Amino acid sequence: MDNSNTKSPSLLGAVRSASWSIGLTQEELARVESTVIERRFAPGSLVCRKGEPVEYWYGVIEGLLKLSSDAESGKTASLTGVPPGGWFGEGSLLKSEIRRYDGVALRDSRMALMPRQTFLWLLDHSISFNRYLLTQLNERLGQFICLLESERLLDTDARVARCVATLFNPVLYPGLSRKLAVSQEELGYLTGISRQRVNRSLKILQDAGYLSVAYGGITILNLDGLRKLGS
DNA sequence: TCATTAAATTGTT
DNA sequence: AACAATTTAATGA
Repeated sequence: MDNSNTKSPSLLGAVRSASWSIGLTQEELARVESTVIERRFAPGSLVCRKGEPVEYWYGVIEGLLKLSSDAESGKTASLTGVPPGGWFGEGSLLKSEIRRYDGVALRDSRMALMPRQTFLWLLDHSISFNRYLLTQLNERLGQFICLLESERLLDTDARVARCVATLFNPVLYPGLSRKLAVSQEELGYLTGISRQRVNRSLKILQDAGYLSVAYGGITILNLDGLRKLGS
């Protein structure tokens, strides 16, 4: 039905199809391809840890991540989910500071890791890469502003809507079809809402025509509508 | 290809 | 959190 027929993308395939690599020269692309590595992560394991030095720029080849920040009080704030095709960590790399959030694999995930050195080299050599980063940073900023609002002001259904809408962000996660294989339990982890409540919200959103729920995944029918629920 | 079984996910309380 | 119902995936004839 969904992308189960899709063969597992290779590391280099993921790099070449990434939107930031399209404008690179052969030389630049070659440098990226010779330094990027792949790593697997089991469900629940930490891809990157808050407080540690930032050594890589991360891309999701396959799987699903949650970026979250655990306060010392024990409260955990989920920042965003990252589906396949998403790259993150550029903010911390640019500022050369320690990482400010955890990256947790919600299921078996394959990650592409671009060394910091390569990332900075691209920054110095490729105009199109810089342009990509601008749009990426801008888009993410908009997401976080919406996130702040939704955490405080919106009801649970709208928070679920926002979470789903961010997963389908065409700028940050291009090439994603309107279908995404994400279980209701995983959405619960992403939103910090119980699976039961997510189930209820999804049904409401489905009845309202924004999306359709199916076994093991959802299909977006009205992305703009979902966004507006959160604004 | 089809039937059976196990595992994952959903729907409900 | 627990439970039943449903869907998928795996297995073997």
